[in-house]
Amino acid sequence: MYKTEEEFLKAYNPDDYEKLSLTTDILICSVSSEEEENYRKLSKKYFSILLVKRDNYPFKDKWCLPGGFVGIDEELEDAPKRILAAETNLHDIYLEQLYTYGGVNRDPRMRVISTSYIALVDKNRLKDKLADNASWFNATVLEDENEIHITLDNGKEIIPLVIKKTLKDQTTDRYKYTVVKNDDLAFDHALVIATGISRLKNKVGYTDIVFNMMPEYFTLGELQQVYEVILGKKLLDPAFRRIIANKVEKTKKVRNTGGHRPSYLFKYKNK
Amino acid sequence: MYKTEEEFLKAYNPDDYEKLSLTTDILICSVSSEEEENYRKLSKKYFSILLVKRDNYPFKDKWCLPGGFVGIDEELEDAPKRILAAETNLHDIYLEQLYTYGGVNRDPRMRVISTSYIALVDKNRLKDKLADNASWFNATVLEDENEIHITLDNGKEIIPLVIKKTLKDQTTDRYKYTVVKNDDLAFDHALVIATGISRLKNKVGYTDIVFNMMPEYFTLGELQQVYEVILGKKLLDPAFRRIIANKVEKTKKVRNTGGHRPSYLFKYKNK
DNA sequence: TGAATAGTGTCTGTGAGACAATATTAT
DNA sequence: ATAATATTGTCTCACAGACACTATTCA
Repeated sequence: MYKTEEEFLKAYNPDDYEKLSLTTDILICSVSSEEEENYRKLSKKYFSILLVKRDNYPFKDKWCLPGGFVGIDEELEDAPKRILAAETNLHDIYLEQLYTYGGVNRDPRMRVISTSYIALVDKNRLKDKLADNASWFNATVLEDENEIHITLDNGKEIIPLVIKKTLKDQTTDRYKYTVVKNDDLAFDHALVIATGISRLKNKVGYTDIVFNMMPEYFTLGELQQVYEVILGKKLLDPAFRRIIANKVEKTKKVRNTGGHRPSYLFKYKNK
Repeated sequence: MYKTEEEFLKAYNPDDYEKLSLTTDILICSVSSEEEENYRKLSKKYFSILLVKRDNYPFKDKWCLPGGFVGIDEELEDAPKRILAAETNLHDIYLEQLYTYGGVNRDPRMRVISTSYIALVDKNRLKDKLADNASWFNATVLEDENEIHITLDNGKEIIPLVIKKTLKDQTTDRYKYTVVKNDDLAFDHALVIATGISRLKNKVGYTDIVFNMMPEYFTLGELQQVYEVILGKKLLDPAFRRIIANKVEKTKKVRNTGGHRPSYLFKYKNK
């Protein structure tokens, strides 16, 4: 143990440390609808994330999360905001820091630290066409004690991911994630996706975070569908309505989408 | 919006970005006991954190969190582990990434990004004397709608901190913290402390995280005291015992510390 | 004996899970 | 009429808050 700070500082002199590069990766999440041929049924919903195809080495032709370098004079949070704006043309998007990854060999070119963020978007707001190399992938998540299976599907390509969970810490049920199968994603982005989805799943239970993915007006059925695709399970109607009762405000508008009882539209209620 | 990745990459060429320095700061938390002169009473407990006095510029003679630079060939998580080991001589300490701070002017010398960690220690395990420049400060936290008041006290110095909370995001009750009063702490460490304490307070409710600060054997009264100093409020005995009932295991050992009924010792129960 | 902590019993209210029942629409 | 969704009612069970009560020790 170092008895003085002088000793300590001497041992870990800043000059001993080369500088490194900092990037940011953003897990942009939304909910997609699929057209339904049965006029009675509601359109099916999917949890979806935005990926970009790399056209440069390293990981050429692999998919990755939108991201980029953080400028030397740029606030850390401004980098994901800038990239989000470039990718979606939107500025007021929910953004939350996820985790900072600092593995020595994350990037084959050089030492790169990456601070990842999660962003939630209402897809209806995205009027502009996506860039040619960008694509929304529907994500299906199956999780058990030991593994997380994520299937990403954009209609043309299917990307299967398997992440192994090993108990890292007894007291908080924290897991260490290890990517077991990943042939199509660049860097450690499979890890970021697993971490982000698991954080989102968790936060859905005790916050109003989903409303960041909702349009201004929505039916309770639609809202419930969004909860369901994120949580990956069906919810009981009465219980769901009790939980969200004081988070939403009923309007006089009505949505009538087919051969069933019409539904009132609701708004998120600001306290 | 960039229509091609080529365009995108061109605009954000890595070569445009200077490299920067990465440091790590660790909020080391524990619980301190104060001797009690009344032979009947239990020793009073305090939530406490470890600070180090800087003897170099910048912020010479200010207190700060233990920390240091991350080596170019060092795994990100290894840096806080290394510093913890240097500071405490212990290796198996609970460590969790808190948040990455990247303000442009965090450090007056140069651009430094800092990834902060929180560590929980059982103080009884610290047999070695602390370094001369290090000191445990008892922390008292008062929080209301708008502000967090933290008072740090090591018996010689009292450090008052005031952090303003402004609602950053309606949907998740996320706050932006702004340091309003801080005369004695270096860098943005007041922020790290506020963030860490608030994270800990939160996690205590839904994890077994406190057991990382407990010795192997403890009485339920002691355990309850630790919960109470972290949460900053008294708990009701029967309710507390119900909550922790299946987390602990009763042993045959007994602690007899004074003019009152002796108490059984318990252990943390691994599932 | 009294002050202090250890430990248990139990009532009450809240809230989630589960299931049942009613309402309304387009074809 | 029927299939589908919308919406509400209500029973039960688990559990946290609150308070009361008993047990045990040392000076």
